[in-house]
Amino acid sequence: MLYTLDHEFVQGDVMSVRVQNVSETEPFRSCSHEYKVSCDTCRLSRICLPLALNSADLEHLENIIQRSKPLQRNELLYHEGGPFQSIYAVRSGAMKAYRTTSDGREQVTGFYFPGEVLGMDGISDSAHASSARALETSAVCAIPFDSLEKLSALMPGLQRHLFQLMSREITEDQLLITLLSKNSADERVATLLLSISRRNARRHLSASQFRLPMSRVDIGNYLGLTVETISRVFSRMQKSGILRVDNKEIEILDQEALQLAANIAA
Amino acid sequence: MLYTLDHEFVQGDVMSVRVQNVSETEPFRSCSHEYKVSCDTCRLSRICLPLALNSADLEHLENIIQRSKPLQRNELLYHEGGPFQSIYAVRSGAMKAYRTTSDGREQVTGFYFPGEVLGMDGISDSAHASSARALETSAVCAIPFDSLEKLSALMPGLQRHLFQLMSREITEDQLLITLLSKNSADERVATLLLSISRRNARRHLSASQFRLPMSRVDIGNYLGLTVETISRVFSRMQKSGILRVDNKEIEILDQEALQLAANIAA
DNA sequence: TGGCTCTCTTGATCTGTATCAAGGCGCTGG
DNA sequence: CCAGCGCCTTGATACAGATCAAGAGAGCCA
Repeated sequence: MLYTLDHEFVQGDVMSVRVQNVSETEPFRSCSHEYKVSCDTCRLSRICLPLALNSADLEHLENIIQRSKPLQRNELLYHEGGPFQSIYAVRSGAMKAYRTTSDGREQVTGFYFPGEVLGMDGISDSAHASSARALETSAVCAIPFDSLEKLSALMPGLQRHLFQLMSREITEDQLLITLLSKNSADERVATLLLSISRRNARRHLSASQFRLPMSRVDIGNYLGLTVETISRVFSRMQKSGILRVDNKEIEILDQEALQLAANIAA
Repeated sequence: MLYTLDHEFVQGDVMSVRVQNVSETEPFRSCSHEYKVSCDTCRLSRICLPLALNSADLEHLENIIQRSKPLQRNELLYHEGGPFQSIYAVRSGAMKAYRTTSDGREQVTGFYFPGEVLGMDGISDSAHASSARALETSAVCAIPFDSLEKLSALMPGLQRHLFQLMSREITEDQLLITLLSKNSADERVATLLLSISRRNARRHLSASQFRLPMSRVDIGNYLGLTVETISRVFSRMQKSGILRVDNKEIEILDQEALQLAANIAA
């Protein structure tokens, strides 16, 4: 295994050779004070906001993006009702978004991994409709929305990309709605694991072996189930040879069986 | 009661005096062929897309909007996987959006009333991620998205409004997620009724008495419950004096109790 | 190194909603 | 006017997952 300061679980896959000069890890070398963002050298640029931009446009975007000191585990990025100023791209680590119900319980509405963008639910009321918290030490890029708005009026590609990003968020929420409404506990858990697996693969990490950044409570909360149920499903899937589960460490032993367990659903 | 061609259930509330010259009803006077849209005279303009526009900008918007012949009950507006070209504003009637799961079941993801916009989930893939169907005879305005995109690059107010519209859709999906994940059958039904009531009020219709445009099956499907459960909840609420239910005709007798029944939740 | 706390697991029991089954109501078309 | 078909209601029963309860690990700090 390569030496790395990256706190993420790094599998021995082919892409690990790149880890050494990857900007995803930078916040932990230099620190604390803000400095210029370089989307250009960020290995996430191919899946993140800059996706559709040429290098001239990219520079404009970089100029408005702010990167600040990493968030510690459990640290709040923004909170429900707080003033909306920016949307955020995850650089490293993992975030959860959640809203608090009137009776004080929490509903996790999404998990966000490096390259993914969160905070767009704050646009409509100029106030965040949910809260976001770091699941582990994480770095994020803040993108001030008013600048982004002005910029996207000038850059058709960026405007389109933003519309698509929001549209994708809607689509994904609808998938979760369907999952909650129609599927069994096993199907829900299987679907989440496959989603994480797919998102890992997109970042050139192992699709079959990873560390869950969130607790069982968070998973249950997200999937509309109790902790106990999550635990039982994991045990059952371990017993049937689909998974190897060691606390937060997950190995998918039988991808096909997992797909089968999920795909009565999505 | 005033004479009206409007097929909607028109209550004897104060605003009914306006019904006579309301464009919401027009599709049923003239017909079939497309003609120029006038957002200007549409009584929905204050809650619909034109919301934030000055009259010069409004004219540009009107020029790209298409209105075609009304949809009959059960007629499809667009379908999952079909090419995405436009988003749609409901002028009259009511629509449902739904997606079909891999095992062929349906998940209703939203109901749309006059003044509300649907179809935005198609932007990300240039293909609709859901289908939309008329719940009753309905008229819609089609807004070609490529024109809308170009226009909104030129009109900051329009761009912002679109972002807000999509953001609101995200927020509402999140509310549904929470509802499905955390609330009992009674809470879900109460919440839906209150939502419909509020949306009626916004259109200056009665908040306490209305006709449900959708079947019990659709309601159950939307709320993640079976028809039988919906029926039982209605019966229970009728027995306890919260509602008067006569098939699709609903009267909210005790607003406060209904709120109480719902608001353990949202 | 021990003790504390937080998270996870497993078992026993309970319950809300699904499922199965039957019948009623109301519209539609002959 | 009646027959037939959707849609809705109501009752009986079954079951998935919640709840309650008790431990077992794992991480953290003194």
